[in-house]
Amino acid sequence: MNESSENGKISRKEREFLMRRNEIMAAAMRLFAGKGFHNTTMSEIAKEAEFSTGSLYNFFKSKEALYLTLLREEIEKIEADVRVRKDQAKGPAEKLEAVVDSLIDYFEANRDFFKIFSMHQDHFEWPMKGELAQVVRAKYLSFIAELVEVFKQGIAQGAFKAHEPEELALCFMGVMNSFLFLWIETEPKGTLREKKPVILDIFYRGSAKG
Amino acid sequence: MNESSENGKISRKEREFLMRRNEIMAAAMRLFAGKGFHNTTMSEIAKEAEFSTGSLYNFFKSKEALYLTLLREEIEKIEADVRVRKDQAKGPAEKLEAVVDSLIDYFEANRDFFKIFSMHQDHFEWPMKGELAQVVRAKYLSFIAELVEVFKQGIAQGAFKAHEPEELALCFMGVMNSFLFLWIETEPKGTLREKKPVILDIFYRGSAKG
DNA sequence: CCATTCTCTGAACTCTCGTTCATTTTTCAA
DNA sequence: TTGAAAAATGAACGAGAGTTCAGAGAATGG
Repeated sequence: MNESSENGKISRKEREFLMRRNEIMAAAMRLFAGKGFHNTTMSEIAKEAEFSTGSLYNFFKSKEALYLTLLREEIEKIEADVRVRKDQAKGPAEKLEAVVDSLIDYFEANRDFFKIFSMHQDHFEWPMKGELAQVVRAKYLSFIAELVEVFKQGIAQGAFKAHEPEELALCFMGVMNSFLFLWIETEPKGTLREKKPVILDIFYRGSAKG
Repeated sequence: MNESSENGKISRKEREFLMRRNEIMAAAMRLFAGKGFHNTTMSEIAKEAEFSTGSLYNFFKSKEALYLTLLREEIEKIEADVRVRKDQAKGPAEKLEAVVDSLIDYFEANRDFFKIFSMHQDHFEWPMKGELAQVVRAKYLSFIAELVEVFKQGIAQGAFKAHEPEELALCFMGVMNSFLFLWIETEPKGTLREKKPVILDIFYRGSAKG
């Protein structure tokens, strides 16, 4: 009755439901990014999304579910784009560059999500122990795992030094993160994209001169 | 009456007060490191420190104050040691190496604090808007500022590439952090110290081969 | 040994949310 | 137009946690 059984079409009802669901998630993202999970209340989200408190529970069964759904879906978007571009690229260096491109594009379009994203990278206060949290954690780890794979290949093909692939992957995210952080902090001063050469140079060739 | 007026001596009372205060902070550190600020309750801290809930308020005026005091004092310890060793070193590369040494020593002796520390590196917006929070933030920024100074000198003397000193400092912390993170995650597998050459190699010479 | 002061205690208080649900409003097919 | 189903509402509820405080217990000094 709800599902437009079998075929991919969805009814207007369903479309509208998803629209409203997205409104709520967008409002929640703004607030979570600004104040974190614990300092954002459901009624604030409701007000921001122009719904009543109770209505939120027609879309998400709890605050935690709302948060984790948001996180999971957004990571999936990033991951999907990263994977596509990475797989299209040929060599290891090209693949890594594709990852950088993808991340830059995503975060230039979704500033707010960076804060939420990086909160979870560093295990910023870890509120939730439920099943959903595990799913999100798994998602993030699979994202890292793909990076690790790139480095494994890269090492095998002699493009990268023979360090631990995990170490290289984490360091790469560390450098990437540093630039994301600086870019977020210094608001509208320059684009993230123009930092791409610097990011790659530091990560590939290091900081020492000569 | 409390202060041993003027001279540096402190009474036994005061010493005992400080001992108990440290007990509480140590207990709090363990719990905050494990579960974060919001998921650690005052009664848990009290139990861990073998005090009653109410007693904590003889030492700290609030949970927030306890947390921020802990954070501030620990950052000060790190900062002090980093500064001493850095200032003793001659050239920019030696200074940076001294910083690495200092951080490695500190965190090998204080595993727990890493999680708390890294929580605060990227996320300044937090529940707390009080004066203490500002102090902690200032402390952390002054720590970064010293790093930036090292890089400024290093660039001027031709030891580092002419990137933005802030970018180099943040990237350095990013790489350092990645190794700290891996080390913490993989529990007792190897020491942090033995990673020093890798850390420096990646940061100085990058990840690309040849 | 007593009196006073300091310290500890933990139950009670309070306040803040997340969540629920009876009621109202809207939707939409007949 | 109408009435039943779906959606929205927001006041009320309840659980959890930070904080307080009146009384109990130690420590100190005369």
